[in-house]
Amino acid sequence: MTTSRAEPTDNEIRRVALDMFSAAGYDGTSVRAIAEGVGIKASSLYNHFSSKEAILWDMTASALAALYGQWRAAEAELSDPTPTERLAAFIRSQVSFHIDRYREAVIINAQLGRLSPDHFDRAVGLRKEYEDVLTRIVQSCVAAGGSVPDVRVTVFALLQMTTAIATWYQPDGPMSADAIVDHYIALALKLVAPA
Amino acid sequence: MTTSRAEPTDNEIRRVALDMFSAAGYDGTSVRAIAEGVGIKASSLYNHFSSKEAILWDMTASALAALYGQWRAAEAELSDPTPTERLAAFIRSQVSFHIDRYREAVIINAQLGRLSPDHFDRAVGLRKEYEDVLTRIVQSCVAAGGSVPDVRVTVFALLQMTTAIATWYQPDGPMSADAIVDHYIALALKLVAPA
DNA sequence: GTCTATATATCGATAGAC
DNA sequence: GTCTATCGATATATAGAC
Repeated sequence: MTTSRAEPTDNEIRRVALDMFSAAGYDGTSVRAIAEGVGIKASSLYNHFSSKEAILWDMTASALAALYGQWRAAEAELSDPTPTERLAAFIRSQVSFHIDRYREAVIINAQLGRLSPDHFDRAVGLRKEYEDVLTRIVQSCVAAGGSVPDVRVTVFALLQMTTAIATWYQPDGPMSADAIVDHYIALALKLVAPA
Repeated sequence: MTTSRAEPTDNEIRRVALDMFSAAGYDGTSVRAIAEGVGIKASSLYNHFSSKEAILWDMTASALAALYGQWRAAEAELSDPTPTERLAAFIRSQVSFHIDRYREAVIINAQLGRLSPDHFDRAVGLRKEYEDVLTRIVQSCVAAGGSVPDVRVTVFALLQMTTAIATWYQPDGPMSADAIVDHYIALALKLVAPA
């Protein structure tokens, strides 16, 4: 094909690389394997991305943007929420993302170290902003009468217990996505409950 | 050196490989790099381990044994504990391990996929046994009046939020190990508190 | 934008002298 | 148990024809 639209191949590379990076890891996936999955030769892949790391950075940046964007969209739909309602909405968004887009979640949480130093710093910065959002929510829950042993540790615990969902979730598993979301919201609310 | 004791070099290889595997990942660490860290040539390393994977399996098996053994030792010191005391003791052991031996914890939690299929299965089996211990403890907490949204999800959450400590803990960080342990025990007890 | 061919480097692992 | 030398495979990436 020598059509005028290059995007289809670009997106196919993204799709295949996401599957492989999330399943076998960045180091465990070769450029040749990605190309074979797309149906082209490895050399042709460099017409779409300048390097293997460029593919990883592309999907990392878009995944982080999607994670953050999903929360902002959910937040926009809240009308005068209480702190705990806000926490529940955040956990719902966070857990839903790690279920619906678990491949991208794996990239965000396990493959950042393979980015170039510059891209790594930017990714960590974006993730830090997201973490700060939850920190402020937990602080507001405490201000409203909630109790936590330590805000920082609680934020870490909330993020990590939900982040890890992406590593065990399987679409054909025994628990529905909605049930998982509800369970984690309940856990989060217990964590910040008054003493 | 051509001494009669081979063990010192064996242990040096284990030590160096543990540092490198936990920092750069199994795929990101070459046999040559390990050998250089030890102070020998790569070929000499094969006098101590039959393959690179054999090194990973050696440290994985010993780390899992240490994790489980630490809990059994802690359990042996409990005298007629209540379910929540038992949970607190488990979390204390789990968190302490992930702080004191965070390099081994990283191996257990992030590098299992690089083991041979046979070794992978055995490692997952051992980790499952450990998970079952916590499952029974949480069940006993529920039987004693505690409340959780779902036992399985709660067990996952408890393990994952503590497991992740190994990925951010730094010995020279702002929080003492004892403080971290106490915070996570408090979180765990809140998670299983009566409704 | 695709291909073949290749450059260059590194990988895990082995052979055999000492 | 150490070394030098090397095998054979594979890695990312590039050159240039079409």
